[in-house]
Amino acid sequence: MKKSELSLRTDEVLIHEGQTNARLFTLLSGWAFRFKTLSDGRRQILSFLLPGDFIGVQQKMADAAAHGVTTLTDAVFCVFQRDALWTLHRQSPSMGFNVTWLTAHEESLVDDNLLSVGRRNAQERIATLLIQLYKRMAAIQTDNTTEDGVPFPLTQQHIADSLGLSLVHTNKTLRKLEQLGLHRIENGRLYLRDVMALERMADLYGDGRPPQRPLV
Amino acid sequence: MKKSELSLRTDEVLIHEGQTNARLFTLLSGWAFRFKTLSDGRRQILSFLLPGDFIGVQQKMADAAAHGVTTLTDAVFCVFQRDALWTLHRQSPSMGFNVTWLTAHEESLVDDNLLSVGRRNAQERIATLLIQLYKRMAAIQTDNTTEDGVPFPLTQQHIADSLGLSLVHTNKTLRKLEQLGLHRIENGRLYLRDVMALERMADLYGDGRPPQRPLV
DNA sequence: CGAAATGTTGACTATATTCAAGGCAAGTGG
DNA sequence: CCACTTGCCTTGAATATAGTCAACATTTCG
Repeated sequence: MKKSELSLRTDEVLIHEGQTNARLFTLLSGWAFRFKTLSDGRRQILSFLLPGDFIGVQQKMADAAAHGVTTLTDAVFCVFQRDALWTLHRQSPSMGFNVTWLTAHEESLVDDNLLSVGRRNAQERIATLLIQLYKRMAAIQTDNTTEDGVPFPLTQQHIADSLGLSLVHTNKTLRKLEQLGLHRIENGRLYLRDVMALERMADLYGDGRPPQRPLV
Repeated sequence: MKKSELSLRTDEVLIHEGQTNARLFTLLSGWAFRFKTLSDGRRQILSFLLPGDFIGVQQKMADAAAHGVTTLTDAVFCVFQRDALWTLHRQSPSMGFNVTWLTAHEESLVDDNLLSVGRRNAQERIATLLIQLYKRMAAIQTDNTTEDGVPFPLTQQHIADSLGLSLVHTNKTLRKLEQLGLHRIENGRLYLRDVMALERMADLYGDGRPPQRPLV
C-alpha cells in the first residue's frame, strides 16, 4: 500500500481537534488517544489507540465535530495518501472489508467506555479500564512474558479524562483499589494483582477477550 | 441488493444483547436504539437509530461484548443476508465505502454522547441531546415544514438512560429547561423555543450540521 | 539544583441519586 | 360505564458520590 512513515515523541499532536481533512494513519508502535474538548477546557478522552489501530476515518468523513489525536508515548505512524480510503476499497475489497471491521471494532471500544462513564461508579470504571487496557496490551505483546506487568504510560489525568472523573477523585479511588490489593502501577507498568476481584467489580459479561484482528 | 423486510412494533427487540451473529439491517422507517446493560439492570443507551442508519456491523464482527437493539416506535427494517457485508464489499467497492462511511459516522455519534456523559452536567447534556436529535430529524424529514416540531418518541427513562442520569434528575432538569422557555415536549413532538440559548448551554463547537449521507 | 509536572491527602461543597409519595392518562375487564 | 391497573410524569426530602479548593510530597527533567 502507498504510504510513508511518521514518528512523533510523547505528548505531540497527530491530528488537531476540528481538523477535518486529516490523512489516514495506522499506529505502528506506541500509544495515542482520541479526545474532544469543550470550550472551557473540559476534556474527554474517547479511546486509547494501540499498535494496529486505524486513525482518521472519521475526519475523512468531514463529519459533525471531529476529535483530536495526541501521542501518549513516542510513536510511529504509517501514513496513507489523502484519498487512500476510497482507493483502498476499490483496489482491494478485502482490505476495504478490513477497514470496516476495524472501524466497527473501534466503535465497540467507545461503546464500552460509554457504558462505564454513564452507568458505573468510580471504582467500577477504573476496574473496567485497567482490565481492558491490560487485555488489549496482552493481546498485542509479541514477547509472551507470563509475568504480570504490561506497559502503562497513562497519567492519572488521562485516566480521569477517559472516565469522566475529576483528577482528585481518580487518585483517591486508584489508591483504594491498590490498598485492596487489586492492582499496582509502578514505573510505567501495570500489574493486576487480583484479576477475579477486578472483574467482579467491573461486572464484565462476555469477558471480552480481544478478537483476531486484521492488519491494514 | 439482496434482502427482505421486517416490521416491528413499538418496544420490540431486533437484536438481543449478547447475540453475536445477528444479520445486517437498515432502518427504513421509525426509531430504535442500541444499548448495553450491567448485570444488576443498569442500562446505557449508546445511540438512537433513525431512518437510513445501518445496524449490526458490530455484531457481525463477533466482537467483545455486543449490544442490544430495540424499537422506540413501530419500525420497518431492510434485512440483508448473513454474509452480506463481505459480498457487498466484493461486488461493489463504492457500497463498501459507504458502509465504512456509515460506520464511522455512527461512531462519531457515540463520541459526541461520550463527551456529554463524561464532561457535561445534566442541563448541558439534555440541551445537547435535544439539539442533536432535532437536527437529525430535521435533516431526514421529507416534508420541509418550517414549523417547529419534530417527532419525539422518547420517554424520560430513555433520555436518562442515554445521558447517564437518574430518571428523577432527568425529570427535574427537563422541567427547568422548559420553564426557562428553551423547549417544549408535547404529544410526542419536540419543539425548540430558544435554539440560541440551547446551543449556548450545549457548547456546540462545529455546530454539527448533519453531512450528506450515502444510502445503502 | 531548581522548576515543572505528577501524585497525595483532607476539608468542604455541589451535583446527582435514592426513597417515597402522588398525579394523570390510557387501556382493560367486569 | 366504571373501578382498577399500568406506565409515565412530577415533586420534596434525605443521602451519597463525586467535585472543588488548598496544600504539600514526590518525581522528572532541563
